Amino acid sequence: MRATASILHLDLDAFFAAVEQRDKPSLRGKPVIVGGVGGRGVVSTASYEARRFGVRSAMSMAEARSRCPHAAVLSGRFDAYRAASHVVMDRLRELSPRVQPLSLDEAFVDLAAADDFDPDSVEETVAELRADIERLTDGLTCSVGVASSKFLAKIASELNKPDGHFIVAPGSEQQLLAPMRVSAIPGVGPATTERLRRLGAETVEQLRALSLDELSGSLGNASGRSLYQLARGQDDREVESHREAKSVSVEDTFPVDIADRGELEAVTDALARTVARRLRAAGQSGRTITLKIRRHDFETHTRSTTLAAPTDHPRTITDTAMALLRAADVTGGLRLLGVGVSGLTDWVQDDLFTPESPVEEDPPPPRHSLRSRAAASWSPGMDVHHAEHGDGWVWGSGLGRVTVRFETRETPAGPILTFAADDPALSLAGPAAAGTVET
DNA sequence: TCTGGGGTCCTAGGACCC
DNA sequence: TCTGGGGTCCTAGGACCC
Repeated sequence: MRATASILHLDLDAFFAAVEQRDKPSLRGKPVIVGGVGGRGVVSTASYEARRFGVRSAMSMAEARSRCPHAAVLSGRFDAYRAASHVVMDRLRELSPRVQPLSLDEAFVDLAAADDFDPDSVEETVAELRADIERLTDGLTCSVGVASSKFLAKIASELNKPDGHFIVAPGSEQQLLAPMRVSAIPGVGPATTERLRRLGAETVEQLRALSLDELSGSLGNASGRSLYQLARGQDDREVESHREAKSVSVEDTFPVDIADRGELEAVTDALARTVARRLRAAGQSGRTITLKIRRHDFETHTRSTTLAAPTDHPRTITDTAMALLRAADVTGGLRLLGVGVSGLTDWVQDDLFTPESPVEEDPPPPRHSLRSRAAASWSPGMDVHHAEHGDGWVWGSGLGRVTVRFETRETPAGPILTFAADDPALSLAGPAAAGTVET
């Protein structure tokens, strides 16, 4: 904990939904839900209009739709989110070289790491930052907290959300925290909240009455100690601008459970190749291969094996994952399969040392051209272009047809037209059109 | 209303070594 | 023949976050 409020936390408001409303004029001011649109989808982000109906992140889409039947439900455009995030992170790096992104929409900044940091001008710095972000991103708003530690900065950014900020005056931390519910502390979820309730602590003030031993006994050493300190506003964690990834994984929940081993093997193979591709793209390799399965009844298991040396070879990862799958019980069918690699190093095994398994050309990856599968891949929210009508987005599709709303960020709300799903005049637009979409 | 996908960190038990 | 303690690595699962 520092003597000055010099750690900043920024959170973009309802980020994915806000980008959609920015780019789709007819959705501004309306409930928008971004997430999985299939039968087993969940909500990723809900606009504030949708939140008023009780729609929340991580809620099943079925429930979200029933709570807010008139919401626009979109599957998400991650290229657009990445682009907006990039603009924001770049602006944060103008504040200080020490920026730690936590996700596309969240970051810490160590203001004191800047040469010209002036603790007396934090208020102006934050006001300029928020105005700049809104301008640079064409209208996205954010919430900002500044405090003497990461923990308090994050708490503070919640206090005037959305589109607000809160600066915690040094010395006022304890008073600020005391009345808060324990669940306001990042890392305290439902399970911990329940354990603390049994110990008699529902607020931070009550949490402070518990001894270190009581907390460690109930929550384990690490969590107990951490919570004991956070309750007292103590947090020495640094803003880390260079964090190395520790694992890479891919998983897929199927529209319907799969019981057939042949099908499961095909999925495992595809997942393993995707992981290998990502690993290689990141210039990394790993020693531990993990297969994740989720049964029809949601029971979830992982099985892993650790190799003698790190690998990024598709063959090795596939073979290992496949062996794990063969040893797994799949009776009753699986709803999810996943493949992950951990124990990463940026050291990549030199091919000279493995002459017995020469690097094959990457087998044709399971990527599919969106155009060639157009009829199956028009998902709600996608950017499209029509030769005659111009730019728009997919409003809905099915039964061999696709409905498009013709409007963009710069136009007023536009008309809706329906086409055959394989209409040659219709094509993908935006960054996604250049490549393939991760499935 | 029926539970995504990508991660991180922690714990506990067993194997193994000294 | 019985019994040590410490350290490291591996595996599996759980809680949590966005």
